Amino acid sequence: MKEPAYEQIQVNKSLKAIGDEMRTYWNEAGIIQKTLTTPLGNKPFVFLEGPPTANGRPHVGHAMTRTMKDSVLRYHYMAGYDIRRRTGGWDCHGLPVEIEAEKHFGFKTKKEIENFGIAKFNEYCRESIFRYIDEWMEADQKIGFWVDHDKSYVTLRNDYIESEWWALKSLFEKGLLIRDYKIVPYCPRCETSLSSHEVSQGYEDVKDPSVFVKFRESGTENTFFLAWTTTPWTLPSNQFLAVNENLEYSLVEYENNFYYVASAVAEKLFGEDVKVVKTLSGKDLLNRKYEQLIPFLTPSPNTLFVVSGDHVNVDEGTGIVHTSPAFGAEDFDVGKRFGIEMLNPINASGKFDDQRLPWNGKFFKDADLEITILLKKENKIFKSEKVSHSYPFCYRCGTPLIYYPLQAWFIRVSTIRQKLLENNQNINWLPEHLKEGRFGNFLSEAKDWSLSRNRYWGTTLPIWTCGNNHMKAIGSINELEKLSGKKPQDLHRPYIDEISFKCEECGETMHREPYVIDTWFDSGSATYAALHYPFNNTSLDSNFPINFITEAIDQTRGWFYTLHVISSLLFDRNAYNNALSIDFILDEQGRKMSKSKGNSVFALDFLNEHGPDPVRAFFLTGVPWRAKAIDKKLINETSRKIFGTMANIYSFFASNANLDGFHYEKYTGSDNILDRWIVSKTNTLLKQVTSQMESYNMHLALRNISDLIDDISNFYLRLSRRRFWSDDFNTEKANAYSALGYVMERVLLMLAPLTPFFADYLYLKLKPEAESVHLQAYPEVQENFINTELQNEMGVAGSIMEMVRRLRQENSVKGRQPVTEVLVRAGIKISDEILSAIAPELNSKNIRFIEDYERPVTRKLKLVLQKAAPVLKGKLQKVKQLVEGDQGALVTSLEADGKIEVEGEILPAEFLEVHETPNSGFASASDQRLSVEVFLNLEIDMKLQNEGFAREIVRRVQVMRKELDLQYDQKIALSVHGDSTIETVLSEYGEWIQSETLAASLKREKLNDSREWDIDGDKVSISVRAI
RNA sequence: GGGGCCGUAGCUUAGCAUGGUUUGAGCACCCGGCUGAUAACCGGGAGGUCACCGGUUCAAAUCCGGUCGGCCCCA
Repeated sequence: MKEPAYEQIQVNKSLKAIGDEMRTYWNEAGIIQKTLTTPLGNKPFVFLEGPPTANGRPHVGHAMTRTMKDSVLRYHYMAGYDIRRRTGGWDCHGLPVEIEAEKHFGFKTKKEIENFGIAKFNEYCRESIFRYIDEWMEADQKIGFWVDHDKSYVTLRNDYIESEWWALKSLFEKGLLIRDYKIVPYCPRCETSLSSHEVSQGYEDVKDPSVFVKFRESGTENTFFLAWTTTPWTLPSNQFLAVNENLEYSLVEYENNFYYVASAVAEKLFGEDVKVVKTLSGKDLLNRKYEQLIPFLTPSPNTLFVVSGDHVNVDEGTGIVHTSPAFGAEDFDVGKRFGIEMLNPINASGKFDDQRLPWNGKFFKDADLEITILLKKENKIFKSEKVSHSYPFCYRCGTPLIYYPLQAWFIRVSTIRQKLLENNQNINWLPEHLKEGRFGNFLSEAKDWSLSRNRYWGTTLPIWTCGNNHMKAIGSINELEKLSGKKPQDLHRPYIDEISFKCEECGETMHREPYVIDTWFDSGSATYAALHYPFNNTSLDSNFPINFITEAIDQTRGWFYTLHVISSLLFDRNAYNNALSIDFILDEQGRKMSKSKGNSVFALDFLNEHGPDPVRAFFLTGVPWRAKAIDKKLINETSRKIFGTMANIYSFFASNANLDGFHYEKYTGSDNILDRWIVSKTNTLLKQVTSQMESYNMHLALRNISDLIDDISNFYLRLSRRRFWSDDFNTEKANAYSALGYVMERVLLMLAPLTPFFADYLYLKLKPEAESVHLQAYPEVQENFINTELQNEMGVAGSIMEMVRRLRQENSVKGRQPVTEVLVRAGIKISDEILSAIAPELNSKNIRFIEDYERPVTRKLKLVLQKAAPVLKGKLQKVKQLVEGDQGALVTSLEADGKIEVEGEILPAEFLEVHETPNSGFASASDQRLSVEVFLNLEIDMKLQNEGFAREIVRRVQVMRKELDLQYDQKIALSVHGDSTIETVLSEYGEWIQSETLAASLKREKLNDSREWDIDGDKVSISVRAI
């Protein structure tokens, strides 16, 4: 007995258990460290991790982006790339963190934070951001995300912040970082402004009042400008009405009043029989005065008249826009134009703060109703209703935002739009449409970046100012130390706020502008700040630009955007060359996951339920940039198809190879057509898969591999099985093993980047001497093994097999019943080798290729009555008889001449149809795609019948062997008993039955352990005993 | 209001860029078969107005225009 070389596996071992086993092995054997430190080649490949904040739990979407990142990294490692920046990264600052801290302490206002102490507050923030770091690490371990977490970049480190200071200083000096007084989106609860990309995270559909308000024209009794607004709370601060000079306006008479509105909306507002008194242009309305709508606030000089505004249109409202300069960007511009003093009764907390107002102290939005009621009472409302529209809310705390005038720091991104677009041209986007679509559009409208935040926990804005408004940007710790004489230990607030120095221009003391900056500037700076550039004294070249990044689709406005903007600003080029955007994972009902719905699935739960590889395979199924609902059936099906089949292929290989003492080394070639075919097919596919991996189309690669596995199992192995069963170990058999080993090895290498746990698990069984599949080079395509012609022929052979099976079924001829002959008519000739390979499946004594004329069909003509009848009229019946009774001569002459002559009538081809029927005794089927036609001879004589019967007996014996759980090579004593038919079969095929069933003896008697079988009505007793 | 993506069988989908036989799979269902790796497999059946309308063309799931529906983004 030979030592079994190959470990027998438990075919249905759970993939979760395999995951656990491999994870432990990798950690113990230091495999991960090896891939991180020892590249297989030196082609550079630069990666960059999009940094999450670890103050929340990783969910299933994070698992997906990590799967994509990891597959790309593993592939590039195997393909001989030296991967740079294969590290994690953590985003640490920002509003989200502060809000968690506020909740923890129960703070509601900034004052409470300041009383508590910024130092202590920030200390808590620093701790809280890594609250779930353990869970992140565990999830990364479990999904198999191999990056160097020890070298992760962390945005709160002084190094990181110092690099940002360097960047901000250079922007300041280029005039791209400026202080301005502007209307900004502002969260009154967080008391800070937000950037446009933060705002865009928080739009929600809400119902708001929609009121049409009557502004009385000065000096008239009942003439009004009709304006529309969804923010009644801004009406007390109304200072202008805006019209578009280029629009036409109408004066409408309605219920004894007169109203000015844009002509385009008159019908909509006043009905079809609207009474237009006169029309005039917007220009004519300019400078007309009107009375203050709500009296409490004292009007500023030079206000309350009609002004011009290009932003005015008739899409919504009346064409006359209520303007309060304190609460809208365009309104603000109008105010600026006339240099007026703004009416702003709302304080920094978003509350009315003016004793004269009856609703003083109310939150701005809460005053809507009261103001509407007041206006109604005073008959100043033409119409009021509710309208559903989208309104921005603070993306972290959910408070409605207010557009509010504030001094803030801006990066003038709008000035470099052209550059942003140019640099975008160098990026390969997946999916492609993002380039000119969502991302490109966003770039072409890029807004100035509102960078400063009136908050505490963040990268500090490194700009100092003095009482004379001189400004100084600091670009490094050294520079600050030189100026102030103090070396800062921590670049965060409040420590940095304490450092001051003398103004170089006027000698006054300079203090830092009290802001921190948008946390998106942090993550967007990862390209250089993660390396502590430029202080690290090396050039960026070998680490920049990034070859590949991937994140979820929301990051087109987030990280993808800030990386791109900052890189364009600082380095004048794109930050990354390939960007893969992933759509969200939906819950099982296809709904978006959200905290509020409570339907989020956490990464660890998902991984623990299914195991890592099924989860990864699921993420890699279908295009990643289309939303995908969690589908447990699909997960099971996919993993059964890929891993179940692969495990079985191995198991088959192992059990047979162990019997023969075969050990796979390599494949050098084989005479066998099936071997050559599967090896060719594998290489063809490898070529495709390689290019799909290179182009980040991992989902296509996995589908292809999955198809190949199916071919190996259901075509190659099915047809090759017998070769593995021969008694002696010969070259033929060795070739079969080598081919199968080769194919398995390559499949596992291809699977390795995608489903790393299972791939390595099986790879190490196949190659016990190896350390890990993940330390192997990605296989090279062996062109010399590719034989396209052979692949095509095999395709035809497969089609023939299918058709024969179908014909057998349709004609109730069992697969086990041998038939006399199969005739094939095909466009391409199939080699005899292939024919003999598929012959056992066809189970036919004879397989023959035939020419067109040999086809066993009878062709008959039929008249197309619809066409022929009107022409033939009375002769119809006679002609019909002659045509349809014809034995073939007419068909021949039709094909020769394109017409026939019957009864003196010329019948053109269009009058006739050729019908073919297989000759009696034949059945036919055809595959039009490959243009193959098959004829099955259905005549079965006694001899064939007996042979079929013998096979039936063999089959029964095999079932019994299996039930006895015998070893493959276990010899048996066989006894078969039955009627005279059985007797005949046994005497004719007894020896063959013995060899098929490994029976040392065959007796013709019924024993006490015999089992009764019914074979198509014949009773047979069979006994099987191990010997 | 503007932009993007999507719509193919009950479900998941391939095909669409470059128009060309009868839109191809898988799951589930029914019938039959095969099986000395298989929880697997094979054949068949049923199930499609390729969302709808129109146009281009000899020919449209595919190209063009529009409509409807779903999702997302912007204002």
